[in-house]
Amino acid sequence: MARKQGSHSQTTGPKVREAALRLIARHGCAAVSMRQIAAEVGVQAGALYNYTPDKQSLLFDLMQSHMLELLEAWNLQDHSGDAMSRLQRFTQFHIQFHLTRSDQVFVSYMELRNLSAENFAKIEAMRRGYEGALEGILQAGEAEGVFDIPDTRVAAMALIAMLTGLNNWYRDDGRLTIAQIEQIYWDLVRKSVEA
Amino acid sequence: MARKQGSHSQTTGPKVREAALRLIARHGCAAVSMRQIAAEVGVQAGALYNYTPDKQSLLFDLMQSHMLELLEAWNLQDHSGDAMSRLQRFTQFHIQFHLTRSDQVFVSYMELRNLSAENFAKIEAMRRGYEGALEGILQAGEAEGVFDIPDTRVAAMALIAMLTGLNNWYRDDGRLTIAQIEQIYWDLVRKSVEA
DNA sequence: GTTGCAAATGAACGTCCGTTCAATAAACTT
DNA sequence: AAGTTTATTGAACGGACGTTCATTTGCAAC
Repeated sequence: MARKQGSHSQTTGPKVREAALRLIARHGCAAVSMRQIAAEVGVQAGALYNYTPDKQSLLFDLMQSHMLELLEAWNLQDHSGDAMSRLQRFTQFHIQFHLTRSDQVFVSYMELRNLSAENFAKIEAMRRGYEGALEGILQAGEAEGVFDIPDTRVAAMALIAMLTGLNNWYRDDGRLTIAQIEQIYWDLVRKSVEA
Repeated sequence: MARKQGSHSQTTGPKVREAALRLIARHGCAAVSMRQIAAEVGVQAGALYNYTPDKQSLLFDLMQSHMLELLEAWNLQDHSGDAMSRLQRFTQFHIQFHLTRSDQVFVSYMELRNLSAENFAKIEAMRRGYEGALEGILQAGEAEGVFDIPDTRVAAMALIAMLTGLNNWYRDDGRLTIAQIEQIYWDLVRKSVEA
């Protein structure tokens, strides 16, 4: 009736975040109770408070982790070469990163309104950093003369929305492979900015 | 302590839906209580049940109304002419319709997961109808030879995501007018599908 | 001016919520 | 093997939830 066999914070901690992520992605933060998360992990609700000070912090940690992962993964990419090939790599990177993290993406977009003002500002700053990376590529292409874009900021927002929207309809058992979809999206992206 | 002066179902009913829409768009369905909605209307919680059988039905009604309005408004548009001008009108229509209904759009996209299976199916069917309208234009353009699109279904989903994404960043007091934004988006849309 | 209908009240129902905490058992250290 | 630390239980807290309903009041028609 107390500590269970094989229990360790290093295994329970990740399980808590995984369960919270899955449940919040499915039903929304407000619709998921701490008791439901605990049940998914296999503990009582009180045990969750060894891993998070409260529910809001748990949500913010999930979103912040996702954004940090995104920025770090992007920084590890190859940023050399001309604007056209950089744009192609961005497109491919964005699709692959987001399609393999559908729960994180869902939570990070849907639960923004449940964050406190300061936590919201932190997430938004990271998101603007990522958007800025794409805008930088678009500006470079303008300078090279290979792109013709009336407004690089708007174009960056539009392209990211287009790419991320893929998460809303892609299904593993669908008609097309990820590679095929990547090719189709790259065609759309390339043509939309090409001079 | 009972019926209030000037109370009529024809005024209270719409106020209930407006308050529910605004609050659900801001905080999410699960995060908004019937008591909060009632307070916004200026009645007690019990009075809401003169206007909806339960909370779930209220949410579904809001979403269904939005989709019906969308399909009806689209049907009233001019559908004549060549594919290129039809696509331009679709782009303009979509932006104007969605930008002027940000709360409805927000709720209709964010609260899908809170619908029962059958209600979800109804909304999805309407959404597919709208997506099909765009895909029809793209197919027509292919037939005319003015568009070059590897997959019209994917392109339709991608373009709608791009256009609807505008709702996530547009602000009335922003740098650009709606007309300017329409022009930028139309450039992106046109170029992305042009032969 | 009475009657009948419409609209809202406010209290109540049982249930679930996030969170706290003393007690307790497992794991680790020596 | 004893002692310390770590992880969990289970009960409890006050409060909020969606929903129901007998009651009361305002309105409209005769």
